[in-house]
Amino acid sequence: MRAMSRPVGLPVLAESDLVRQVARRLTDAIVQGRLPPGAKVAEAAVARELGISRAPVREAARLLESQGLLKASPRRGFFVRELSSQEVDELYDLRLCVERHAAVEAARRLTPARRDALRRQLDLMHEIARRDDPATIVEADYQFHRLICEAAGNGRLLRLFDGLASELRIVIGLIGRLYDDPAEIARTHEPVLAAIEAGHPERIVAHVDHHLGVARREVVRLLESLAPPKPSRILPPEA
Amino acid sequence: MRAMSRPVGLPVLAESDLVRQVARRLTDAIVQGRLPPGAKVAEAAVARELGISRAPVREAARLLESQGLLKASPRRGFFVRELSSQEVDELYDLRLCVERHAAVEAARRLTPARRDALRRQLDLMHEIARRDDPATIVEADYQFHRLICEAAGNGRLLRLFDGLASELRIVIGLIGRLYDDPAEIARTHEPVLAAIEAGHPERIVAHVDHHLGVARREVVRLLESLAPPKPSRILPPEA
DNA sequence: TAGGCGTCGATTGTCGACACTTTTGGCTTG
DNA sequence: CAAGCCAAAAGTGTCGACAATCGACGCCTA
Repeated sequence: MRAMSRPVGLPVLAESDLVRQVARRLTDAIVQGRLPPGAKVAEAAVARELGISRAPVREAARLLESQGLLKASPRRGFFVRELSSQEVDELYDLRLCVERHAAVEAARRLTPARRDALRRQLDLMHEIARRDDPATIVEADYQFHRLICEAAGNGRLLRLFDGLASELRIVIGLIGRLYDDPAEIARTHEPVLAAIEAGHPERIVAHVDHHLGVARREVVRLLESLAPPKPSRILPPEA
Repeated sequence: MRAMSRPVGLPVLAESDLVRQVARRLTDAIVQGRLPPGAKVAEAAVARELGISRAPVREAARLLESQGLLKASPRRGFFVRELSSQEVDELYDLRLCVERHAAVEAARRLTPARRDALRRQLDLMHEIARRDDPATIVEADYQFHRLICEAAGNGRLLRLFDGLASELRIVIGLIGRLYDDPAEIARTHEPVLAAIEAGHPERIVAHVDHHLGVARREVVRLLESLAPPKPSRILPPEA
């Protein structure tokens, strides 16, 4: 144990894996939109808030940096990555590439258990849509896509998907509500699952392409309608 | 400037970007095989050798960790990632997925300049093969594939390719000489370039698949013929 | 009043120190 | 002679400190 200042009443992280815990907290804060794009992540502030020293915070920031969530600006500190609509477009391009592959592989190796898991997740999405819960539909959507990647049976691919999804969640969190209609979101996943169950590679690719293409256009459109008037923030919110 | 112990006659890195410089050196050492898979990367030793303190070394190690080059084992330190033949297979699977996409996109946006660059790189490979220079053929091979990804015009895809290539180079460096015949390597790239120039998506995918499929089988085979006799180093890093 | 310069505070980059864990090596014991 | 145990050594995880640098603010000058 260590003798620390302990400002008062903050969680105080458990020993010996501080770096990973800090990384997780920062990641959460970013994907939940509490740390918006462009926000400065001041080491000292984070360290103080968590009741630890700056060293683990810096190391965690490095992790997040190479995951693309933070950007290091020498001598100025770390900032939450700002994604231009072009970069988001590129990310969707990669997602398309990865998920096509994942879906085809998932179909090839589809087990009853996997198929049921996908079915259940999709039913859950319909349920959420009925309850009109725009906050959780994003998470459920993510989980569905993740299940497909899991079913592809390539651990490295899953990690890659997680990385891409994290980056995209920077902007998703910013947008808040996704697209317009939760029910619509759930519906558009049906053909994808159907194609995977049917197992025709061409149909799978076609449906994944269509589904992600729609999402991509929506997100990019929303993003552009949200951001462009400000060509440059004078000071990125958060001093 | 700072007053340091300065053990003696080592390069002494320039200020203020130590982390990135250390990361680069470690990366080089790993892909060049000087730090073989499983090797321990002792912070203190690295720091001493470079004439700096442990903090930047740790941060650099974190970077490399999330790039998949190092693996952190709590309380035991960082180790060069050991790739099982299955993991290598998964990596090739992803490469296939990414490079297919890259090649098709590259063909769509092919400019004369890009095409010439690819042509020149391939000629260079033939030249290297003639001189029978097995050390540089690997680098040239890598550059050719990288040029294709560059031509795809997606910066994020290029970063991803670099990441995958880095990880694979852990084992490539281990194998030393790649496959058998440099001339053969150069030759097998010809149909890929031809397909990209022709611009038929199906043919592109077919040739990329074939080319990478061959490489993948070769590497996995070599790796398995190299590694399996040793079921475990005394301590298989992983507690 | 607008623009440039110097100063001050805040923050980063790096270091050395210290406590605790893991590993190593030797010594005892069956 | 092998196995097990204890002590010393090495190495990691984290901290607090300090110098260098950056940004903001206010003052001086035109």
